[in-house]
Amino acid sequence: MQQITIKALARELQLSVSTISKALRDSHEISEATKRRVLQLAARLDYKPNPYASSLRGRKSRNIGIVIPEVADSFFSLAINGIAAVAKEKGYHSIICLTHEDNKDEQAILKDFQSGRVDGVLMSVSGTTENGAHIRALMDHGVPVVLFDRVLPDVPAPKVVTDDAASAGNATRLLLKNGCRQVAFLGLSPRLSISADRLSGYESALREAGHRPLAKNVLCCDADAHRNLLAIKRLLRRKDRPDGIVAAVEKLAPLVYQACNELSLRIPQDVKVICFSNLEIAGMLQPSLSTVTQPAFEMGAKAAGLLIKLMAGKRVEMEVVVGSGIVGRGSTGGSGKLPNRTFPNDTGSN
Amino acid sequence: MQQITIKALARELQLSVSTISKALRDSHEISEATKRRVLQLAARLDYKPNPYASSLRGRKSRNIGIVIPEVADSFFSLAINGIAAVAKEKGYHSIICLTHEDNKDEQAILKDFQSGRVDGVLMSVSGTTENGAHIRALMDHGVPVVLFDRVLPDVPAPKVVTDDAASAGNATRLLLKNGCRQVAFLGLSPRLSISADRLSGYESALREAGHRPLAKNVLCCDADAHRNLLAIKRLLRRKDRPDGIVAAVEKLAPLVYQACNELSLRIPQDVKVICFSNLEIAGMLQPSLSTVTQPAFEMGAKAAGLLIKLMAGKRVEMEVVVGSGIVGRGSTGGSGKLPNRTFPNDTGSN
DNA sequence: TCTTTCTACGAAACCGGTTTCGTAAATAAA
DNA sequence: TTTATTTACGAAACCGGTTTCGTAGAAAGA
Repeated sequence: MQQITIKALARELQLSVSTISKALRDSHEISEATKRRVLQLAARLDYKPNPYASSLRGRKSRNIGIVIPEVADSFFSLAINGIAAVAKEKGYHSIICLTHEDNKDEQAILKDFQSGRVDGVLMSVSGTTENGAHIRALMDHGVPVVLFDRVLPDVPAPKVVTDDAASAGNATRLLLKNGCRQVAFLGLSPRLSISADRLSGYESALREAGHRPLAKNVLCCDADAHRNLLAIKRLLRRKDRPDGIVAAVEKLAPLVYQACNELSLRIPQDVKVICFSNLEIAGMLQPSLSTVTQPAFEMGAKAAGLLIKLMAGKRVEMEVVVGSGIVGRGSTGGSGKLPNRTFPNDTGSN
Repeated sequence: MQQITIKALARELQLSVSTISKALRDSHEISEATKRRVLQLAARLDYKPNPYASSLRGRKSRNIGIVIPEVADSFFSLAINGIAAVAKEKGYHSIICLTHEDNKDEQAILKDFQSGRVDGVLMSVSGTTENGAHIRALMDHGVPVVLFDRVLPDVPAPKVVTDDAASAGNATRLLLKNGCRQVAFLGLSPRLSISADRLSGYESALREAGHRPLAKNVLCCDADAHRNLLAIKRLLRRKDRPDGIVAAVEKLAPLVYQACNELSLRIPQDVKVICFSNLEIAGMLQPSLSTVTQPAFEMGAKAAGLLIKLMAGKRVEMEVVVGSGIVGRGSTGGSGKLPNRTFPNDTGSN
């Protein structure tokens, strides 16, 4: 239990704690001979400096907070890897906090972060978050924040997003091209940028094709899978039911499949489906799922890079847009089995 | 940037820092009137105590470390939720660290944890870990550890596991029952308990049915998906190729599907497949995937509960076994479309 | 030789809480 | 009324590092 402290090293070597500290930090004030002795003993005793003591004195934690709705989502798990890779390289630890799509949890986490626990925060807001007051409050306390993917318009923080509107438009156009007459849109809270932007891309594509966007074809889902399933089934039981679905978040795809299954609707014959998703196994679903695939790892890495600059006091671009790609597979019908991949339309500014 | 410290509160209220601290911690030494004043001001200024200062003085961090191979795995993401739920309730923060199945990363993380960063560790070891020396080293430094799912025999820490051998045996028997003549087993490193135990369950089931377990039908995979895919294809290209596959970890399922697809082998007609997995969308794969499903959330919660007891200095049971269930679906052929679910054979000792 | 400049180290303050201990004033017991 | 006890608070030590500042002795310059 008794940790090996710097004091123990000092006693052992008959040196002062300040000398040990300086030696460990390779200060020029310490002779090479002494440094060697200190380093050797530290290695032998497997000494690890207490991070809390360092944080306290240095007034920085070398921790970054990652605040996301959940981890069981391939976009977020890939983004985490991107973030962690950059953070680790720069000597930062990542603290992952999950909101479970609950704004109350999100607020509590950001409140906690006012304590100085982290030097900066990367976040993707929850589906129940109405505005960015809690994020601004954190920023007012001097904690830099970078938003990625799910951003909010009223937060003056740098943002890393994909070309949501364009991608949703492309997805919608693919469905229309493949014969859909009535395309529905499944999103989350319209307060979320990804919902709003993807919705507007969907609407533009409809208008462009001479269709009128209809409110009844737009469904706002939430974190309750069961309720979402019921809503989707209600949508698909309508007499004038949609024959195409653009789903804006990954977790909705299985629900659409399940709903179709339970209602004996065939994909893609009766309903064509495309979903924003990074699922590796999209191609092995029944039928294989067409997706809008985001560069999740790169977005995480980019966001982490921005945050690190920000924490160093540098100025950074306020919006980075990276392109997503569409992978057409079985669920959108069309040209057959081969995936017709469109390349990311890279409108990025990095 | 300037955090609100306890000193600021003291100055504002013309009290000493010790009085503020005691008031905030509801000490009996402080009058109700003073407590009220302090609490009010703290609330008004949105004061949050610096966790590092508290940790330093109290010599405990109220953090628990979660060390797992990856997060893009439904077992682990569910387990995290179970852990976090319990931890949060007990006032602990969770620090998630990913090893990416790399023993070097795992060692580095545990080394870091010797610093006092966490009060206890929950872990599921990486696929490249050969032994538990690094875990024992951490424990020798007084940090309690609880292993879950992927455990090692040579670590004297409490373990939370499923009935791996029994479940793998059941999975194998299901394949045999459905007509397989030659069942292969895909695992990770045989050093891992889950690989070894599941393998032995598979072998027992084979012997029980009068088959001889063959080394050529056992494949040890690793973290390299491409290499794994090649190995699986090699297995399935053999003249006497297996007609059944038991896959011991979730990430192998898509690879088996892909290999069959590329080799034009039909599931379940040519090859029947069952996999240890918690994937929600297993039922929507092409064909739907039969699974051995573990109670991931409960395992995480149970492990966290044990760790918390351990950190409180209590003694706990050294091994908790919880049952897994088999969900038979399309990939194992057999009785048709309806999933034939076996209930978890609960041999748990909790 | 005497002064100046390094070199190499130690003492002590500091980060922001927590806790022990001491104490003045108020209250209770003798 | 005197003594004992309780109440309510402040001073200071402490956690384990980091950093500033001071200085003895050696080396270099005058």
